[in-house]
Amino acid sequence: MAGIDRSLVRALPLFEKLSDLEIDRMLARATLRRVLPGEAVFEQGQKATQFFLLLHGRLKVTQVTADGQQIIVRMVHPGDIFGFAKALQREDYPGTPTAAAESVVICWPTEVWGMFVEQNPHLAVNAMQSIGQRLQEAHTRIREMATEEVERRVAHAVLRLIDQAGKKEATGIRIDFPISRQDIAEMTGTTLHTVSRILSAWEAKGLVKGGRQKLLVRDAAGLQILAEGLTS
Amino acid sequence: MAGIDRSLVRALPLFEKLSDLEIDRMLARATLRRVLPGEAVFEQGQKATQFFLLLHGRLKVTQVTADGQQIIVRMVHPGDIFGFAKALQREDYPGTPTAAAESVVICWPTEVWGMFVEQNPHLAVNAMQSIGQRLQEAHTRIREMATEEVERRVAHAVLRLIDQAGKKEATGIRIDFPISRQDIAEMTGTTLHTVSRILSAWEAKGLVKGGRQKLLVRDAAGLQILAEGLTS
DNA sequence: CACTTTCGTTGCGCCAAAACAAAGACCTCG
DNA sequence: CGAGGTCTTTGTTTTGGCGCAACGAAAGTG
Repeated sequence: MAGIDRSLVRALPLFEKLSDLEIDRMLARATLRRVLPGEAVFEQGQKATQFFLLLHGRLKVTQVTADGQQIIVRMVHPGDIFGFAKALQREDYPGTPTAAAESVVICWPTEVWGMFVEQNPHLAVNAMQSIGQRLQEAHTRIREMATEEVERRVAHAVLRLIDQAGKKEATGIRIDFPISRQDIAEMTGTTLHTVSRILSAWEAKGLVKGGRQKLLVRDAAGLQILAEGLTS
Repeated sequence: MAGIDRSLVRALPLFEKLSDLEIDRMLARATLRRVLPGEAVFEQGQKATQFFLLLHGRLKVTQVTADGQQIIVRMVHPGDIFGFAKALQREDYPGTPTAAAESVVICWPTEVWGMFVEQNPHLAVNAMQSIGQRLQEAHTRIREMATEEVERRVAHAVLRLIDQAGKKEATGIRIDFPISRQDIAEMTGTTLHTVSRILSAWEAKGLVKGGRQKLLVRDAAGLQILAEGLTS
């Protein structure tokens, strides 16, 4: 293994306040892995032997319920850590991260985490902030699911997507990876039928432009108004 | 201030692997505060100047949406840290923790957290595990809200309550603090009317015994079956 | 290029649960 | 102990959005 170049990760929040030397020491224990679209990095329920950092690409983390229903727990964006079962006090992975686009991940054995933290408390602080951020997001989603109707939830989900993975184009903002109606449904706790209806209605109003596995937001401000529920 | 006795906190997970000396040093910066039922420790939106540890009692953390709806984000049990905005990368408190029963909390100024962590990485690790646990719970709730119908959600919520705050009695397990139908509704994303109907139905089946601000679970196993959705 | 598979759209009936409404139970406090 | 508040129960009406179903369109496959 030729080693991973420090410049790839230097700027990530996780490595903030770490010295070059310390980063190199971590990277020395890491391996790189390429993940093809549709491929899973690991499977829900497997013993957690590694934790990961997404370098490039996009993953969706799904959970399957006992009765076979699937939901998307979160999206993983470049720079995020995932599969971090250690922090969750778990032995097994709680979900399955599947590549939505071709991705590259860094892998560490779980055992090295304790060692890294002993050597540098900043790492623990940075990781905690990342997890804290996710907790925040989770609470936001809980609040939305508890109080909002489907259309507003979908609006929020789409806004979040263009925020985290939006790419400006001539006619609007495109979601930068393949995403289906089914995916949006699994993110918002509804059915693909309902999502399809909603997106069709939005397209008729000129808010978005749909397509197979594609979504272009023409009028983010308009969506925002819908999300706030000011239309009544 | 006479100082807080170490024995009160020695056994808590947050202080695991810390020496007596280190705990004393932390307690030296802390103050105690008593919170009466109905009183809030702080208010949503306030600048986060302190973080807290619940020593005794029970708190419910609520968030209010822009349009005035309220939801219960989580319950705080003895030994839990809360108001930990630092970890969430926030300046203000995201929710309001209100005492459900008379409570005692330990308060620290937010600034001291960084100092404590520098001195002992274990503290960061312990705190991260606490937050990780909460993230787990949040994901569980999201999955429930997305896939389950109201009755199962309520069953799950009640089971979680007797797990975290259950007290064995002759005829069953009692929830150890005053809790209203409204509270349960706000925990499960429904209305108090629906919760009332569900509990009445359960009472008719002998699963629970209700009362004003009270709930006694007679048959936890029966509830579990409902929660799993095996009845169909 | 036909064949298959996957993904998206749309119409319709139905039901869980919310909204609306009203009355009853229990607690507190002057 | 009576008045007013809070909490709970129960009935009726209304509706959002799910389940079912069928069709259309695009992408992949041999």
